[in-house]
Amino acid sequence: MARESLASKRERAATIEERMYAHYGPGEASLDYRTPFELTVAVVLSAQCTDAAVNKATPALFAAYPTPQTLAQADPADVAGLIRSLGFFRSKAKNLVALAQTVMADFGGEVPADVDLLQKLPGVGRKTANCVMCEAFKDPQGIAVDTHVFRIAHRLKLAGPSADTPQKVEDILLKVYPRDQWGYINHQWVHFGREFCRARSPRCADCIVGDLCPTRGRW
DNA sequence: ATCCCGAGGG
DNA sequence: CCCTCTGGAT
Repeated sequence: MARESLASKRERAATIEERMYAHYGPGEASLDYRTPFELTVAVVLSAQCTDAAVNKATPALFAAYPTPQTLAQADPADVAGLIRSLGFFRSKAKNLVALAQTVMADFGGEVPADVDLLQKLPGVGRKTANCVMCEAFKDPQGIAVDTHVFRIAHRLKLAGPSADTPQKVEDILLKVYPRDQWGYINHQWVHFGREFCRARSPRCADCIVGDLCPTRGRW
């Protein structure tokens, strides 16, 4: 079987993206998070818990602490009380207060629109920084390739067997997908990976992109 | 039981 | 490289 051309791969990826978008939407950016600060907080909170849980907790959180200034002065225990239904709430609360303090002390009260500076914020690593760049600043800097993205890229054969490291997978995906869709990958694939393309016992039979998947049913 | 939109720390 | 932090969904 001949290797699929980049053009063909791009075409297939575009159809896959249409399905994913229809199913999962564009991500946090579609919600009421008006400022980079709010969106950054929401993305930090999203780790290890559902979007629904985050969306339920954030209104009270932002009512109490609408700005980096106010959050910087908060007691982490009070913040923890507002996000108790989320996972890792104590460490998240501590990180969020420290994050606000860092924003005030080092970045003039504004969340920085820079993928490296963002990672100076407590609780913000590569993945979160990527999401914030995509969703808050509409300036995607890449695709964070975690185990889910890695697995899905290989199953969909968007990245071939020679793409044996996360960096290689990312390089390929950045060529396959247009830049303005990079942010969607981070958001949508995680949900897709949980609902259909699970590590074990994936739901190939009713998968929303099963007809576009070269390895359908092989897992 | 097992997994999840990770990141920090030893 | 390993561990820890956490509730919720399935």
